[in-house]
Amino acid sequence: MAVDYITSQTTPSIKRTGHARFRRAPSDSNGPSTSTQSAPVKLQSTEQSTSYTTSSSTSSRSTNSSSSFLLSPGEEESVSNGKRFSFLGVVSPAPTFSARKPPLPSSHRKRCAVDRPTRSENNSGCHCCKRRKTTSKREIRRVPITGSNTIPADDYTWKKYGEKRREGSPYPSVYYKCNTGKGCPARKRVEVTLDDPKMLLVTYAGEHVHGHAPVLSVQL
DNA sequence: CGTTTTTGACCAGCGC
DNA sequence: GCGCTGGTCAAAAACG
Repeated sequence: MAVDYITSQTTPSIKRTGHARFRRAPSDSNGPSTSTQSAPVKLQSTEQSTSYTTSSSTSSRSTNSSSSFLLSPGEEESVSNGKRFSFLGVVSPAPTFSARKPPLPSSHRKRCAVDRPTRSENNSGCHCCKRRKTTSKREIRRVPITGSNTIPADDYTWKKYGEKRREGSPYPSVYYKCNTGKGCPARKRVEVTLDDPKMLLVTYAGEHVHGHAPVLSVQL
């Protein structure tokens, strides 16, 4: 499984205490799933980034229109102990591990069950309704994977909040929120470029509501 | 104990 | 209008 410790945080100054691997199956799942315990794999990338920005790409679906090119995961595979190759802190398509997670209990939905309005109400109370705000400002950067960080470093600290496997891409996209400032709407998505598996495609969305974090002096 | 990651579910936007 | 996909959320798990 995703056993790799990825330096999801882009800033070296951050201390990374949490190291959640994956949610363990319920206690009935026969002991610790040691199958995933192994040396962490850390893919890396240099900080140098060939960046080119694109302004206002509102289309949300056409992101992977060029998905015809699929690279073989094995190409980058660094761990072969039957584990899934993980990249960017995410695991590449591999034998689906159905046993990993049990069916979610109904409680899982309580996040919206509390005050979830009907979709039509689109109120502001339910966080579920705050979705996909087509950010008008986006910046896309290509970062080579060669250095010591999986995630390209920049001036901010980022917190991973999700990942999503995308159609046609063997590698899922990883989503980060800016953790530098409280309530900063800035986000970034990291994914492997299909045309060049050695390159990461980092898409920045939103704007930082705080100043630059004097953490790194990385050329962007 | 606190912080962070993992991960399935949910929802909205967009294309057809 | 419907279906698909991307983006987001929050509980659970793990480690220092």
